[in-house]
Amino acid sequence: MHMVVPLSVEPVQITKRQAGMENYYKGHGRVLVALDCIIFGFDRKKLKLLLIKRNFEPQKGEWSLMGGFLRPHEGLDEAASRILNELTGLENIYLEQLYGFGEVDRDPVERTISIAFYALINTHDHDEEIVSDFDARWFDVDELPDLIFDHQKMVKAAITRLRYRTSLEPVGFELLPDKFTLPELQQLYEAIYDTNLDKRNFRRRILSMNVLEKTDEKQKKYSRKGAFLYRFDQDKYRTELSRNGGSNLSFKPPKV
Amino acid sequence: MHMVVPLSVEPVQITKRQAGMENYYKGHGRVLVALDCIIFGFDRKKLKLLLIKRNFEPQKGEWSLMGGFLRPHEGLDEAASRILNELTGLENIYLEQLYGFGEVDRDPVERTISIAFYALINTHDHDEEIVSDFDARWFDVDELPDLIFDHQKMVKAAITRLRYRTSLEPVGFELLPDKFTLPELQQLYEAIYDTNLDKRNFRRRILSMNVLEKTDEKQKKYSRKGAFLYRFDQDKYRTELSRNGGSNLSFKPPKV
DNA sequence: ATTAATAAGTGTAAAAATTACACATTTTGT
DNA sequence: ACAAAATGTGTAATTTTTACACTTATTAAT
Repeated sequence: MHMVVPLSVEPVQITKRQAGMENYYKGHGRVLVALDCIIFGFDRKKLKLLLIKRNFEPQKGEWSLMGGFLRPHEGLDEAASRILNELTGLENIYLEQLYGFGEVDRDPVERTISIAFYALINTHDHDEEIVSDFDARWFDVDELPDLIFDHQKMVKAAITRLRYRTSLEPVGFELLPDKFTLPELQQLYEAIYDTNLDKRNFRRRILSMNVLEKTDEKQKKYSRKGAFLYRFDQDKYRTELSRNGGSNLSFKPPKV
Repeated sequence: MHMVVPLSVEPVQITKRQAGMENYYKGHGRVLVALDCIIFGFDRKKLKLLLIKRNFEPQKGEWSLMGGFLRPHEGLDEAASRILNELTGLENIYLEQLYGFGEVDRDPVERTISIAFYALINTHDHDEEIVSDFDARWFDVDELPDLIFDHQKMVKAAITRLRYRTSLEPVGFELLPDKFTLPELQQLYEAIYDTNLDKRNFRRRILSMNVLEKTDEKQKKYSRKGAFLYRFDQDKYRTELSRNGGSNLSFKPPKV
């Protein structure tokens, strides 16, 4: 039914194979490898993306993800965090590899594949500095400008991944300041999943995970009554993880 | 607290930036891009991986994932399915990009990044043909030989991903023949999650997803009584997906 | 023809998780 | 003192998940 090893389709390979393949590495094209970062932030209301105005050709002046090229002596993660650092000045940022984009024509100048990463940054503690030196701007994820190349596709994939990830692991905190209130956390989840959550059910679920530590400080900036500040507690998290293999730690947003 | 755009760290970039970056693409290293396939199969009992004896230097003769290099006029997916086809002769195989591996020293010959893919193939309908021409062999996932480079890491990531994926989407069927029995399906899930499942609960859950069509044929090869054959029904799946956003379709393996 | 062996197939009750839902509290500005 | 605004709390109904044991169909052996 199916062909057994379609030799005829692969003349180049076969030659090498038959020749003993002593130098299989030679004769293969090298390509440019880019890294692009989808940088998420959160401003207490909306999920945001940090974009820059591209300052070189082609498509100079258009909005783009922060990107750069892989250097010979850098690992992929290393390169991505260098690039992120170039834009934001930040270090030790949550950064996860997203996907490799490699359509032949994705970059009009030259064959380039791009490994996309996404980053979660806490804009509260940094706010202005980040944007200072570059022509960069925060956009609401649902009001993005046109982006160059396949960056729109990257963003879409990143949002999907962020939903997955935050539904299975407590990484949302990376988008919040060290101390945050439960209403803030809820708004974050609402922004990520683009839905509304019931206050009481949300609190019960989050608190039952046993990974938050309540402080006795109150955040009074945004309400008269004030809301208690909580902190994500790595140790509690690790304890819970080992207690039950992580199954209690997933946050499934309720059905519509 | 944090540095604002650390210009000093980036002499090369800066020069280009200040020079206007007219030719930003020049002066960046091109690297070899490999593709490696983690090929999953299932033999009614155990989850399997298809490995080949590497037939070129370095580490010729050692076990390896099926891999190859990206060609200038191929997209990543295209290249991965070509490579998969070279080994198995199969087409239209479930193939998903897994992760980009890019440690500087992962390949001793030359800087190479590898985009790993994983494939799910139905070994029942093909069994012998697949292994015929290459020095390839099926291994139990829990009895793998040593692998070259970082292939062990790739396999580990692939298993994790397979668990994720099968817990959220009905892709397990790709590892089974077109028609399969519920005990077979259960054994597959048990193999993937390395756990034991209760027969009654398993059947209830799977059937309640409403994506299986029962045929009136019985599979009698493996039991005296015989078990009814089922088929995965794409249309039913799509119907269910739109009915409830997929939330009923996830298969969460029970806690130990 | 009876019997033993083997895997397929089925139901129910208890426990846990999820959902829906409404009012009281604290504080500030007027 | 009172209006406004956001925080914070409890309970009952429903759904989902879990635990658990016997019957059925068939074949091979006697």
